[in-house]
Amino acid sequence: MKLSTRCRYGIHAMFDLAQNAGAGPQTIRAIAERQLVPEQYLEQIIGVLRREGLVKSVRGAQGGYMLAWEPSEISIGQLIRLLEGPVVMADCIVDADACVRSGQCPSRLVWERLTDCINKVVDSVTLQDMLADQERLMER
Amino acid sequence: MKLSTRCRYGIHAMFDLAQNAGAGPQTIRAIAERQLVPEQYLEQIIGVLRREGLVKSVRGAQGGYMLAWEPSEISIGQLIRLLEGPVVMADCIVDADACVRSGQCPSRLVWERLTDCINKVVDSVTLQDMLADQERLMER
DNA sequence: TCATACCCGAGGAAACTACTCGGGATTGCA
DNA sequence: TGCAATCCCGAGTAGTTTCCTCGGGTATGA
Repeated sequence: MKLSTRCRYGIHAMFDLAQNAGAGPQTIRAIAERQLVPEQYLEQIIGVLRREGLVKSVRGAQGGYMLAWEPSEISIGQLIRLLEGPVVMADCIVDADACVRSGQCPSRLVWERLTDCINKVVDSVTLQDMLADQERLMER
Repeated sequence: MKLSTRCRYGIHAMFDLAQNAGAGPQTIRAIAERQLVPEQYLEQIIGVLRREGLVKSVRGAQGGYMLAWEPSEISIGQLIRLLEGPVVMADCIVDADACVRSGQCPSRLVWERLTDCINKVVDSVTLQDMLADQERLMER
């Protein structure tokens, strides 16, 4: 029940882009250094986010990456689902055929409740919220 | 973000024991057949639960396993933590040294909220609750 | 034109998962 | 007393996933 580092790296990178929104395109190298993430691995991760339309890239010299949306429009839930796969406790939640019992399995109810709860939390937090949290932390 | 089959098998086995509480010790073979779980794998899983004191075993012929507590005293959260490891989204939640930033990392707040939410849900459901759910499902 | 970036597929070591195997230790019962 | 039924346990293993690295291609600003 832990997030993969791949997913955490991705979220850190997106937070970094949110912090530097408006400061022009950010290079992989710069993000990697600030966020302490292996450069080439980050390249791979951010590639996923680009293909899904969450970040824009500028190729060539002076190129780099930027958020494709406002920080308030990007939720942690979106990022987790992209980088970690669907947030689901057991296959039977999405695919009724995955379990022979499906209809009459009592643990299914638990998984459903849990899945709902997790999705509600992660979808309610945006990059904007994290920026605000960050400011509050810095004040002290 | 999916539970391992190991964990699901363990929960199914415990639910099986709850259903058969009072019917004498249940053999690995019987549980495995009812719950559609590989026998030798289940043996391994139930061994963990025994060492942690959640099930009692009776050795020798006519032996088997029984719950060590009432179904109402065993929560899904306990089982998940035993079989899946601590329910924690990032190491920094349990171990401050795991992350250099720790104090000033904004994603930490998200992980904390999420961890709390998940634990609250899984700790609020006991085997007894699952038995009740099961009965309601059977009525239809 | 060239240095600076993004872009991309392949590969690989390490860890983890989901098992199986073989054999030992206990115990009820004929 | 012996034997079959059970639990008990460590080791092994095939397959998958994770977390990376490598090497080279492509676009672009100066």
